Amino acid sequence: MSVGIRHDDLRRRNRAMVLSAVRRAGQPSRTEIAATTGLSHSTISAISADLIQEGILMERRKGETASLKRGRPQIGLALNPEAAAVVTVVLSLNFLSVAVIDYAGQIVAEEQLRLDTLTVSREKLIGECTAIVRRRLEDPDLDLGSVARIAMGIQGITDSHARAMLWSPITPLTDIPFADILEAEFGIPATMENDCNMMAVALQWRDPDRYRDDFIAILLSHGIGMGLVLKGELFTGTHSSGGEFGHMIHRPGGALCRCGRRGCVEAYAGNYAIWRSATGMSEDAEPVDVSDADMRALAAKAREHDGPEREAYRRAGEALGFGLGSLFALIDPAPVAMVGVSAAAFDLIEPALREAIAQTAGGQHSKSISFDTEPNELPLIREGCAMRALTFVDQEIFAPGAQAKAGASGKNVA
Amino acid sequence: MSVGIRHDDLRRRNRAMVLSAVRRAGQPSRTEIAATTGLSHSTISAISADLIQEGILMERRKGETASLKRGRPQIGLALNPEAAAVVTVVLSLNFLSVAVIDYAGQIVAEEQLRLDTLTVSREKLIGECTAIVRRRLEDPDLDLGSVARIAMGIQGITDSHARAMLWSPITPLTDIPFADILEAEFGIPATMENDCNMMAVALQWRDPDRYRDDFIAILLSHGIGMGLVLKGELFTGTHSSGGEFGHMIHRPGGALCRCGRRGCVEAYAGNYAIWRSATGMSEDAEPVDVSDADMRALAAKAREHDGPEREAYRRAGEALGFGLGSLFALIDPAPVAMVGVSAAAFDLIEPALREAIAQTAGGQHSKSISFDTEPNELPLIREGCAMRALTFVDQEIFAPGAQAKAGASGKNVA
DNA sequence: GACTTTTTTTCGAGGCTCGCAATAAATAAT
DNA sequence: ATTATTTATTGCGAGCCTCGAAAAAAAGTC
Repeated sequence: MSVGIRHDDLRRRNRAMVLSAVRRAGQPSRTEIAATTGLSHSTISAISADLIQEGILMERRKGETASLKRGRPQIGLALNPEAAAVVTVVLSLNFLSVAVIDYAGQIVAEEQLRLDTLTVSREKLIGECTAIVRRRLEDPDLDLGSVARIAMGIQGITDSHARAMLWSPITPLTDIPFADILEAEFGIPATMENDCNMMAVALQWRDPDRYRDDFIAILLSHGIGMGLVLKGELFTGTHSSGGEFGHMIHRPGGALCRCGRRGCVEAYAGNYAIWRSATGMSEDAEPVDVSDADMRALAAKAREHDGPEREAYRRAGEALGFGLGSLFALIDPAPVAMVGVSAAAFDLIEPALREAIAQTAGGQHSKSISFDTEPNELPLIREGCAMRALTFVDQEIFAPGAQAKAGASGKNVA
Repeated sequence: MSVGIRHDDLRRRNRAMVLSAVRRAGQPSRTEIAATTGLSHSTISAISADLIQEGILMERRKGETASLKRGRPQIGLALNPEAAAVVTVVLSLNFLSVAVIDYAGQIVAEEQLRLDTLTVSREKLIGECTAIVRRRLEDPDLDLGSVARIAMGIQGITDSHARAMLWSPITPLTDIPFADILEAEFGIPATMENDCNMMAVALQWRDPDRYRDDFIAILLSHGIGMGLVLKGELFTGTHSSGGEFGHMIHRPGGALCRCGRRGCVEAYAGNYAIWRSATGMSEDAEPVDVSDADMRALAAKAREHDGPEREAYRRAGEALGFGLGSLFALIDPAPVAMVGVSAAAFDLIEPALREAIAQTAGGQHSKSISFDTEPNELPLIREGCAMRALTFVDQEIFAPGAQAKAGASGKNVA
């Protein structure tokens, strides 16, 4: 069950702490690292000497900060971009996007292509994914460090081990073990991540002040998804990627949801649901795809004058509000980021949402709940995949010292 | 933020592992402990020698198992009951119960009294609680080891630091910092725990096969409460005790709940809600207290013939089912234990519950979701408090070696 | 009674972190 | 220009801790 701590774990963990501190802080000095980790200066000195000698970290004199303090100037430590690289693959509706990212987090190459995901065959989908990655990896213009990990993000349900896509709204195909496929193809460790979880990871890196320990990222798009961070950790279900906020029940037996059931939050707040309601279609009408442009036009019309369009957004807000209220009954209120095309229409959604939330158990502090919006989900998803892959690398490089890469043959510190 | 691992932490943690292994396994040999913790035999030997010498563990020849295996017989290690003691205080509707428990988990003394919690004054409530604890602690018949911790459990909302009762259905009083009060009164560290959380903790110890990593304990009584264990850890909200399952929204704007809002699960499934519905009262009728005997009579009538009583239980099942369905959308299905007086009527509730759950996202595996029932919540709550207090002691005794107790003056191992 | 088997203890080796002292590298003062 | 001051980093020895191998202990088996 629980495993004891061995002696060698100690150094491994502390190396991980140092790497994490550097990745988080950007260019901290040894002294700063000692302060944030609580380890002694000697220890930090020893560990960073190892890491530099192995080519994972590098010293960088802080050129800019010339003369602020009196004593010996601090030497900034930075991640060596060439220590490794990772690949991100983001598959979304009709769109496939790949990026190569160096160890310091900078994009060094990318490629995108359109692809009819709703009708594509299984073979073709897998083929396109591996081909695009192969093209980026074999680009002769690019002098890559060893690529250490691939992180793939997709809208839909993934299994809890981050190995396979179980179900996705962007394709009728199910149960594709992308992680295994990519690993077999390239011999590089890979994971299959849920898009909303990656959005949450990205927010944590982008704005650690606001998104630190507990927060929620909600995707308002064709479907409704959620990424949840609790106590600083990404929360996933016990079997699947979890957090199927969009399929919490808003009205038992209510409107038809894309998932085939009735009354889900998504059946009132997804793009298709807003469209269905705004155009006077029945709640039982089959969900249809609505383009982002159409949604923006709809929002514009709703802002223009009161009518069925505005009412549709109001109902979406109500569903989201009751869903959030039920969620807050379980986990207490937390900051929320609204992401995706309908986040741009959040002004139309917010009043009804707040009104609904105030009627729930979580609504006691409804005034203090704050919402942020970000209309474009793709960059967030890619960023999350990148950070996820990189932190995995951080925790593999230090493991048994070897196998990471870097020309370090002798382990003795000079 | 994140803190590095110091060298001295190592021994502390491994001591904790050994204690935890012994508490869990009952009477394991050193060899078994080495196997479960993954530490070497030498290490276990050294640590257990320390613990025995400090009076925390004791050797116990396994008298019963005379001749099974060939080699040197194993020596069982057991917790020394006299190493410490803890006190549990359980406050429930009109009832206050205290127990003293030795370090090995056996009850050595207890006292219970009736008390009109709905009308009692703040001073009197606090006074009764401290007085009953004092009587047990000062009992001259009892030769206690040093009492190392007090754990108090109460139905209602507690703060996330386990210090105070924020709100409870059993009294109109709010915000009583019981943990601080008990600490000030007795100079013994104390915590204030939520009853459903303690039920979950107790289940984890009672039946670790069924209730291990992920499960749910639901209290079906006057109110509806929940204790949630995820990934082996008790899940609490970020600010309060969390898991207010009873106040997830079942029907927006629906029946009046005891909390003053409308449409909560509890407003359909709490004792008062079942009663209200069975007796043909309006959904807007003020919640009233219903005795356990009345509820049992109601269940009997519902079993006898179809009618409003049976329909009331059906509606309760529906509310619970949709609530669980929404919950399962977030965390994936898990085993459920139904506790409390209405758990005895679970036969009346289950069909509608399963039907509702099957209509939700979590219902994909509704067949495999299994329910257990336990009509009596009090023993569970006390057991949970006891185990919580004892595991806290486990993690305080090893800390800086000293201050725990035990006559160990010299630290050198002979 | 000698041999096997299994458990537990002993002992030396190797690692890790820490505190303290020493060294390095800048600015401020004279 | 030189010395003093301040702050950052490194070196070194001490003290723990865990591990592996071997020894000791305590049974059963032949």
